[in-house]
Amino acid sequence: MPQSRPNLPDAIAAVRGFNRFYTREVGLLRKTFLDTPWTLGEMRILYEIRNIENISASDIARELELDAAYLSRLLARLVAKGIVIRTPSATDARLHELALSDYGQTIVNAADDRQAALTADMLAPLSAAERSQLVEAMATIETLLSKRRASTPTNEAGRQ
Amino acid sequence: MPQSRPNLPDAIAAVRGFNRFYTREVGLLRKTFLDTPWTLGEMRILYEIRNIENISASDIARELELDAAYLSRLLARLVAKGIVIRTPSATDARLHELALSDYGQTIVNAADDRQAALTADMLAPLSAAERSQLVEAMATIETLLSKRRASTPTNEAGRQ
DNA sequence: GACAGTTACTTGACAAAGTCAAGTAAAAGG
DNA sequence: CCTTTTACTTGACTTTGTCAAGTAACTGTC
Repeated sequence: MPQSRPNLPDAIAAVRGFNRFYTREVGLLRKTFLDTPWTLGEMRILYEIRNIENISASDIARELELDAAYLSRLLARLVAKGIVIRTPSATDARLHELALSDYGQTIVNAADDRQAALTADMLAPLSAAERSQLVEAMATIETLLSKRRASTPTNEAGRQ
Repeated sequence: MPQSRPNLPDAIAAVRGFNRFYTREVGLLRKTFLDTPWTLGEMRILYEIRNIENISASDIARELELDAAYLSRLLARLVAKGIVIRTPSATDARLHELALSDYGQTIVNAADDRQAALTADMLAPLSAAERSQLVEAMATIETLLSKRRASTPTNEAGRQ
């Protein structure tokens, strides 16, 4: 059982330890993509397109912090493969609205299913009570760390 | 407050949501390296060398799942820059023992300090009680998810 | 309604990161 | 011994990501 009131240095060490732990966890999930012909980069774009209707390339670039040039080529490839459909915007001739083709939908759905299955594997050995504990702990972390965002606009200036 | 007994699908969704959330969090920490001349890959190697005395290149390759060719070149660069010291093993002429030079130590220490500072920033807006809650939640997650490893040897076969 | 500035994208030229195959030299296991 | 494995290196390559420059369209603003 954890001690009750860690001092700051101990808390920092604990958080960093957790970061390492969880990075490995998530790393395992990322390997989902390893047995498909699609890269993580492509999938992130596909998810973005699925989630936001008529998203534009520049929206994606902003959201995923991708270079516009790189993204342009990635999208061209996805369009060429028939995964993404690009239609000129009716209201702004500079931009194109992006959407998933049916094929694209099935790809994203399949990836989704694989991720969900892996996550289910991860939860399988836990009892219902433990599962609930896990979910609650995650919610706690999310709440506490989101608090920061709200209160301090820290370190957004980290790049020059 | 979270509901008390999420069913499996809800738990899966919650875990995946947390994964997304935490990936972004850790992503911010990774930007630590953005204002230094060292890449994440190099730093991971440096940490590995610091943590395990007289580690060999093949140990690192195994541990970090790096290609031997790639690692060989990375190490050559780190040696050339005077960050890593490579000495032929006394007991096995095939391998070289790796260690950090003083310069290498200062680099890793500086990276460490920056990471700790960023983590401190992240904890700053929390009260002592909240910090303790956070650390406890992290410990809970680690315990529950480690349970899996112990009990099921799942999905290690994911690559062909 | 012209024209300065910005935005959306594309293209070319590169650099960095990572992979694959083949080779050398040493060690390990018969 | 001598076959196999291990540790590493080198060369050739692909993938991934970046930078700079350019075109076309939109957005002020005077």
